[in-house]
Amino acid sequence: MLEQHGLLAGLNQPQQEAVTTTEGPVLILAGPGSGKTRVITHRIAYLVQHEHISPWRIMAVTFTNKAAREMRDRMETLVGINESKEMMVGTFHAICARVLRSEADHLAPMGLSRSFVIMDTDDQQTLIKQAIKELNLDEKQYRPYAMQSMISQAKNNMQNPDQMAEQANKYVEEVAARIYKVYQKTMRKNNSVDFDDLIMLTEQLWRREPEVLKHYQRRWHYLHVDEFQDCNLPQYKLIRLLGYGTDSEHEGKGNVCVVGDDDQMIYTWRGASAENVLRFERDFPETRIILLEQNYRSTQNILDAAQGVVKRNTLRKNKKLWTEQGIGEKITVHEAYNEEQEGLYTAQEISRLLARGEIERRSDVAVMYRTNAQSRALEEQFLRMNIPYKVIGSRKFYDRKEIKDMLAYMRLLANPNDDLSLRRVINVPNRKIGPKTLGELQQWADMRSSSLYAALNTIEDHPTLGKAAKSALASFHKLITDLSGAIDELHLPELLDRIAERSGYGPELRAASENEGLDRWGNVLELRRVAEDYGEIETRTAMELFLENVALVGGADTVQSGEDGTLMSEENTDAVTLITLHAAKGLEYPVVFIVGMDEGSLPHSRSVDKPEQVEEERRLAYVGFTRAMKRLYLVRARRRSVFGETRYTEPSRFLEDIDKRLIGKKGGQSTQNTQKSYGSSTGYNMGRGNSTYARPQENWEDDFNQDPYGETGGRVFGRGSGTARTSSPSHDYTSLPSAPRNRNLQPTASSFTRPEPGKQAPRVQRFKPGERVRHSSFGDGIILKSEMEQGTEFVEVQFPGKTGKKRLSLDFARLEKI
DNA sequence: CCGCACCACGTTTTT
DNA sequence: CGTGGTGCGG
Repeated sequence: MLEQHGLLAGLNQPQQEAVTTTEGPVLILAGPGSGKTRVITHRIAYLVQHEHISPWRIMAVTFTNKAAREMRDRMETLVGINESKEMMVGTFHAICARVLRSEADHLAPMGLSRSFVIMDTDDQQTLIKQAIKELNLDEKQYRPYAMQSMISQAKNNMQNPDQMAEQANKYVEEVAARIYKVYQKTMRKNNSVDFDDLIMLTEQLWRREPEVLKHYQRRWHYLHVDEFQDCNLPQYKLIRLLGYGTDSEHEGKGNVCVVGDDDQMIYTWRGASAENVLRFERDFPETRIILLEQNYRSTQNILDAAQGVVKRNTLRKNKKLWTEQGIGEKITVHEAYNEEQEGLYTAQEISRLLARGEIERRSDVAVMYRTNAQSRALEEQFLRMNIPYKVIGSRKFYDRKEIKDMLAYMRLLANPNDDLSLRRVINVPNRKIGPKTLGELQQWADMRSSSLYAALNTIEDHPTLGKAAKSALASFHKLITDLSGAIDELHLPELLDRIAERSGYGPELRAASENEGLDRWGNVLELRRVAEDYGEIETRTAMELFLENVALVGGADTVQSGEDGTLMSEENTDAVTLITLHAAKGLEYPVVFIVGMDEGSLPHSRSVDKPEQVEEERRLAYVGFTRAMKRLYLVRARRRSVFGETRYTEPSRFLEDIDKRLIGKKGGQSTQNTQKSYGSSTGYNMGRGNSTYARPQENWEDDFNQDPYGETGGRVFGRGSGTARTSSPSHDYTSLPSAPRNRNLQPTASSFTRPEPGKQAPRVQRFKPGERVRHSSFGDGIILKSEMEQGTEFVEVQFPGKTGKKRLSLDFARLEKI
């Protein structure tokens, strides 16, 4: 029997087994919310405390930086800070970067030096375009984006350019292979690698240099891989190499613990493959398989809804999630009138949940969507409703020109061979070095097969360049040389300052007349603030870490909040989370809204006609649903603008896969049981009840059935009694905004135009400028302005002291006339 | 050589 | 709608 241990307390049987099975290969199939992370962390703690394994022998690979950080945090509390510092915890990419940098000797044959740069997607794009030009190909015919993804695919199949060309089935693939070759060559010339290279090169290194591999095998005895279902082939091979066993006697018996869930495989487009699970079982025949099916996160209703969607997939191991947490609230399905209303509904509903005390903090709520672009409509409504929010995972900050420019300067300093960065900044700010001069310089460099920076050294000898051009180039050269010298004198933040000042970029930004320049300078300062985290370390190292962090972490951990897009630390503010479904994996929230439950959004339009991809979209929905602990809202918009054009949408097919009994009815008999907290007094949510289940939509909430003015002016339009309404398509909509009278009719364009203010339903504007009001927390104030927007009154109030001016929505603010 | 204005075009997910 | 590329004028 297992020896009892404090770390096992509170773990169920399979979890305990997973924790204590430390020797040999283990495959843990873990459903969402099954305590997977807990199992991994406890397992590691068990290894350290119970088995007395040195922490530095332990490696844990996660899929995102965020997950890595969380695991490290948990380890710190479980086994202590010092111990956890010794463990290798990180993403594949981060770990590989680390390995490669410490194997400088072996990098040289690959054409790289220790200080190689990791290119972001934009840089890759630029290089691909360059390659296309170099090969005299047509960008229209061979789209850089497509080429890049084909190249990445080849890399995921572990093909070099020649192998790719050999195995090409189509002509485009042949062309892509040619681009691949040039791309790779340029990249090496720049002493840089892309994301795929990090993995591929490490795999190659280990495969080709047994001694190097042995070194790492001897170091890491206990491997853990989280989100194993998302591994691609090179990543799998990496794990296999490392964990297979150090001698023939132990082959296939390494201590490799992989944890995954095939239902959450959402990265097949990045080369993830379910085959890895099969490969694992084949390569490690003695694998112990452990199933974690008990869910500790969600209610049964949520689990059932999620499983309903994913059940229709063909290739999956049948798991049955269960929970002891009870049925819980029903799923709320809401059909909004358009995108704006979708956002507005979400924002209002969140306010209501808060107002009714169903949730304590805004951070209890996440709003999820399929594509990043969908966050915008939400942001607009959140801003209007004064609901603080944070957008996770948008790279916007690092995509800004001034940030990229500053980073390019740093990359150039870290790595003078980085022609790409040099090209980026050589004329920023304007130094009168245009394409023509740059072309000459490039030729000059090509002739001596040196980097652009090195070519600057001898630019005086250039035969044709004019005097002015030469002096411009020479002074740029001096700038970079001087800045390089400064690395030894200054810490990273100060180095950034110096770059900004000496390059003239800072002064230029500050001098810009419009606010825009100041904003951009503000962004540079923001970047400096991030750099301050590296202020204590030796500058060269700091620079490398900083750049690596920016490249690998990028926006993933950075959070953009509000419209200004400034970075903020994630923890501090109480804000609603806006996040893509992909990025939400591994997270959980008491309340989850999934917006865009339409055909074309989820499943995405690019997937709808490809069965395999629809399966992936199902898994994506599954991931989203199972993030919810207590309440799940599925929201859709009947019409949506695509490229500015308005399109009508069909409800997502996934909605039909949810058992109707799981969906909360609005109105109807069961109102008081299931929707108690959304009481009927406001008339909100009091849509048409439902007596037939012929169409799943019938019992959805619907904008057309709501009274958006419920509380405004204390008026309730004719339906607030709480009396159940039975389904009747010919509802009286006369008091609602100009919505179509009958939603079963194909609406004409005109019936869908934005309601004009004058035509809107009557409502009462309660406040006029100059009136005095009292607010429960802000105190007494004076109305500055009052306006109606979409049927809601918004007032601007001047409060005393530091509260100052506030814009409030009367839907939520309790204002009293005094 | 640079900056601006106009036009055409393409739209997933992330390390 | 937003970006990116092209072409023209200064």
